[in-house]
Amino acid sequence: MHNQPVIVEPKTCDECPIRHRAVCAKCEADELAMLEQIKYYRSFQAGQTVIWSGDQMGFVGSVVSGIASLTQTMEDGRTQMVGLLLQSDFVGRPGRDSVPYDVTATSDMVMCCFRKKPFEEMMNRTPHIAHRLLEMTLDELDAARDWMLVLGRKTAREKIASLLTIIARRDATLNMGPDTSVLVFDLPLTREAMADYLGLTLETVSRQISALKRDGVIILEGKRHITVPDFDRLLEEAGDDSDGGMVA
Amino acid sequence: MHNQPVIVEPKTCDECPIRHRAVCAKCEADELAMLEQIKYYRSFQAGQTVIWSGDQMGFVGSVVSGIASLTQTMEDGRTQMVGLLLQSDFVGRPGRDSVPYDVTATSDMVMCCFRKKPFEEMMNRTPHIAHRLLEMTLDELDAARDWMLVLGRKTAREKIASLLTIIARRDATLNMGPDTSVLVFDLPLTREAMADYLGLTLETVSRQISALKRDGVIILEGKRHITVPDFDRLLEEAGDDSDGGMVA
DNA sequence: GGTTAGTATTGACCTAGATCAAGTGTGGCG
DNA sequence: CGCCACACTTGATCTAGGTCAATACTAACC
Repeated sequence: MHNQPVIVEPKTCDECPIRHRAVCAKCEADELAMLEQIKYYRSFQAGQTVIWSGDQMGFVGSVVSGIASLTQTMEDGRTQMVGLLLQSDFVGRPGRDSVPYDVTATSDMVMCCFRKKPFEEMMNRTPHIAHRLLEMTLDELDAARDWMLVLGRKTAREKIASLLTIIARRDATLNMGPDTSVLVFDLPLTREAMADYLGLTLETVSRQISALKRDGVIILEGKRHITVPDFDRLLEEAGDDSDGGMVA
Repeated sequence: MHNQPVIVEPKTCDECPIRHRAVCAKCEADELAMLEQIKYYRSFQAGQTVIWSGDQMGFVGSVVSGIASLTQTMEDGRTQMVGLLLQSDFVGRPGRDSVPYDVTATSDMVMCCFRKKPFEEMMNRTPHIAHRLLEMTLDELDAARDWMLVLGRKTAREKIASLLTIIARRDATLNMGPDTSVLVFDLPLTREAMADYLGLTLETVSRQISALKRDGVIILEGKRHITVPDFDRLLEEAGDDSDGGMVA
């Protein structure tokens, strides 16, 4: 299905693309040097599982590039994605040794991993790390709560628009068209993954994407390439309250 | 609607019912003494708003007794409860000065508040507080994610059962019947509040509660008093995967 | 080139839960 | 006491989104 992915692992923290956004963001040079001692990279192909729910997790880490997802599955097979981990997001839980969700690479992905024990020890010594982790966790909690509104109260069309909004915002800075309000990006998720995130079926996802296309809210080339001619229009379709929902 | 609530505010931290579960759980005597300097109690009646979304919040604090809820509302009035704050849960966000959700007292409630500035300063000096807060935030994040599964994939009946499960578990230790598997408790939420939490209408909530009653899963006396004759049966109805979902 | 497998679209139908609309029960209060 | 407000229940109907099924499109791979 795939040729070997072209995966770029940064050599040192200095040239790391997430140096100033990940858990290590607030670290001084000396702290960074210590982290560098215990870090290593791991690459995953799209579809590969990072860890299964309930498994022991001997490391924690950050998403350097690509996308990972957290999912929960009921015995009868219903599944719900409960987190979308993008560049610089943190994976794992210091102080707990098993994960409560399946962690899967949704696209080709590179992680910067730290062995858990040494990382936990460092966390106790250096408040910079703990502080940054608290900050990030609070942000994720807000994002999770915002998503609860999407899942509980929005229509299928609004759900799709909300998801597009999030993805568009993520690489807004990267892929601006000539007009600054025009966004272009590739969907990093299959229709099924979108359905799992949105609490819908993949058929409904497909139908609503077609509808948004028909109504000119998005322009679809192929199955994944999307152009948003008017971002405000998309926001409107998402039913977002003025403040936009998404935090930081 | 109410006579003045009988609200008990603890005098000192020593006799505080949440001394060993709240943010202050890990504090030593001296740290506790410092906290005691900056703390004060506030009482709220059922239905009262603690703060509105977007407002400045000059304090943070813990729920000592009663229940508070976090809700989000869209312009057209659709609302979703995104958090249920029970005894010992933390309210507010060190490092950010406005709240992103409406905070409301769902039942009569007492909070132990700390002025935000001094609290933040203490947090920087005493790792015990920061550490405990991280721990609690991670737990809340897990709970929020578990709730995403409920909102996204469960049927109305399963949703109701899931909510009852959470409430029942909370005071499981307190209100055990003679048989240890028999639980008795009062619903601390109106049908409407339940609907807002579950992403349903209040009519559906009412119907499903009647159905669970008819099927003998619960026994209802009055509108709020519930007996669960067989907790495992309730868990089954909630469609919970074996591990139960709810963390700690 | 044809086969297979994964991904996506579209149509026809059905159902869980929403919506609309009466009720009932209870407690506070003039 | 009767009135009103509020929380709740129950019924009749409607509909958004699920389910089932057929049909593309694409990319390996033989």
